[in-house]
Amino acid sequence: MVKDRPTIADVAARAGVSKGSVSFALNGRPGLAQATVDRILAAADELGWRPSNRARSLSVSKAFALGLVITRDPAVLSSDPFFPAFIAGVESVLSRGGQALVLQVVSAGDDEAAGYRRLAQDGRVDGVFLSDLRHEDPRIGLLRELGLPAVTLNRPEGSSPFPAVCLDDRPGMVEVVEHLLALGHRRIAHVAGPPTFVHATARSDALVATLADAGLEPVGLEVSDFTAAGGIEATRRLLALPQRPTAIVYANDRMAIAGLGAAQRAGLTVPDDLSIAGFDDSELAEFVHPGLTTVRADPYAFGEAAANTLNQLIDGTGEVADVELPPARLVVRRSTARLEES
Amino acid sequence: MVKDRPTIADVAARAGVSKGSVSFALNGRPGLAQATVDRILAAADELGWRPSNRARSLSVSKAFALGLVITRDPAVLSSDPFFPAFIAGVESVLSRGGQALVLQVVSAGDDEAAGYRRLAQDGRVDGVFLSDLRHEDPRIGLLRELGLPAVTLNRPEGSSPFPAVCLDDRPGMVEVVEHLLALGHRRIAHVAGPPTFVHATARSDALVATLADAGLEPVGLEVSDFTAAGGIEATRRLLALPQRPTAIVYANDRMAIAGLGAAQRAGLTVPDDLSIAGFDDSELAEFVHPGLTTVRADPYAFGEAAANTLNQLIDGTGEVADVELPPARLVVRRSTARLEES
DNA sequence: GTGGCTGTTTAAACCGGTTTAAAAGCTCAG
DNA sequence: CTGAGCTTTTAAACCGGTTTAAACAGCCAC
Repeated sequence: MVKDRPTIADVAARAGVSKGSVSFALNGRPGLAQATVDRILAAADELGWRPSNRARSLSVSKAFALGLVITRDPAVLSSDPFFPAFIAGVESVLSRGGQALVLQVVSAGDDEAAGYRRLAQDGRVDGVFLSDLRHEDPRIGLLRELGLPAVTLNRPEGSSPFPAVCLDDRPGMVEVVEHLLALGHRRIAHVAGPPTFVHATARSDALVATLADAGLEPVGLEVSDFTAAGGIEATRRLLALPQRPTAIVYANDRMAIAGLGAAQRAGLTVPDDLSIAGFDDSELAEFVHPGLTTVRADPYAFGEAAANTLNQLIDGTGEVADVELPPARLVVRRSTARLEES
Repeated sequence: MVKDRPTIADVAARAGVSKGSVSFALNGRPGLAQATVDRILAAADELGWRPSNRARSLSVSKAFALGLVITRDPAVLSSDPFFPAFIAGVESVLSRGGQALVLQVVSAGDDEAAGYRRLAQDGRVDGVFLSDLRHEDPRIGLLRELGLPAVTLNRPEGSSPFPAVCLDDRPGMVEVVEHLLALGHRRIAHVAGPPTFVHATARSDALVATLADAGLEPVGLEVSDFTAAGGIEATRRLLALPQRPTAIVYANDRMAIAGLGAAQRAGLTVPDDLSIAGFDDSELAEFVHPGLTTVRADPYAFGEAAANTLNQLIDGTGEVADVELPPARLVVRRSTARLEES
């Protein structure tokens, strides 16, 4: 019923040559007469033959696929604006090249190492993306041990055997703080992400450093978890301070939008009573009321660059250079305003 | 340097048997003496042998992977609360079983059929999930033609050769409307999703039908696109009506939250001047101000059920029954309130 | 006519499993 | 002692490609 796919032997028979010649022709190996190559390619075309990935995988020991392990709570993951766009960028590279993306979602509680181990030992992928870098990230040692090529999203501290594709968050955070300072704010608070993550501390550190340059320090520094629920909690605590901050900078938009809700629920008007800034420029940032001042990066380009770099590494010709992408930039909207000292 | 993985031949040698016997032992085939099986398994264990996926793929013509093609604009996809949770549910099934999930993101503009064709012809996957069903969905015919097993998320209209895993949105929408009616609302408007999608029209139809049961019809019916930007636009038009609606029901949370922002920007107080309801119960729904009345489904369970059903279909033993999941249910928060006729 | 050289082509091994058909070993009846 | 009927085991083919080593063809020089 279902017509079997033609194999390389069918093509060889039709072109009147051996299997080996077909393979050579397809892979553009030298040593075949041009006329023969043409004949083979024509035969392949007529039969609609495409080499079997499985057979190729076995004989050349490659998976023709890249892997992404996302270690997050489904709930947390659920409204993360980064990954979908990042993945789309990766895909745009893989779909040329005929590669596939293997996704693995590991719940925060589960054994994350097992996820990478499975991808490696099953030979599912030729390399992986290492996202959400942590301090002293154990995955770097694990991947080296497994011999699985990888690319890190941003640079881990310490030495790493893997190339890094970097999109610096800090300039955006510096801009946020300078923007608030320029608006006259002096009592600025911060809701940070979990300090295990490199990007969370990078954002916090940039904020603190920029304030310090102005001779200030945060009037409140809440460590939260990037979730909306966490953002609400942190905001409540900040608003309960004896000296309320006049501006709160959040480490991501989800916490910021939730914080915006919390402030409004507490009877405050944003930005008149409180300025709020987020980070990510997620889709809703523009459309909540008031529109959220935030920081925009380009996760799609991040994905493209990471995929290209990982492929270079896998193809293994020479050293692979780190890639530096344009940094995240400030986007000013209505949630931040000049401080009216009442 | 990197020690080669042991192969089945190594195990056979160590156990003093042939490759075939090892294969039999591993797959629990009858016909081997128990003592031999034990010896083989012990040898495999000592060598830390795991059969190569690639070799198995080639010889049994299976990929041991399932595919999900997401046909959306990265921008639109970026804050969709459904897929991440759905994928996590799928993963929870696949990670037992040693299967992998191959993800493909196709931009709305691109050739979606090519995406499925690639997955099928490359033999990357043994089956796919068919999400975001459309009316007269061309993918059903395509997949049948490709001979690729599939499971549809919800039931397509017309006959389908594939089992369906269903999570009915309509009861939730009925509840929303009844909730609003009970609060005294009579001028109810709706912002629908693109009518090409089955789930979009299912929601709209349920709303219209429930209003009709009460002898009413929507005072405004805007067709939008599930994005925040679209939600804003639709809301503006509805609020500009000569007879403003007292309640707006949105086909998803993103449009609803954006609509909430638009209403507030227009100087309205929600829910005093306008009640608003969403659909999805996305993470932010609870935390915006006021908290969004919405409808909650369980995309994680949806993913689990879909993966199990697809695997049953692939293993091909007998007919596979459709699965009916608990329907989406109303979640009441502060964005809807009793109509105060002023 | 033979040897050497280059340019083409092929047969066969290989990747690491699964599967089939046949062989080997054993028990027991006749 | 033979052979039928089991159970257990194995050798070899197979999946569909890639790759290596060898064969082959054509040409020229000697």
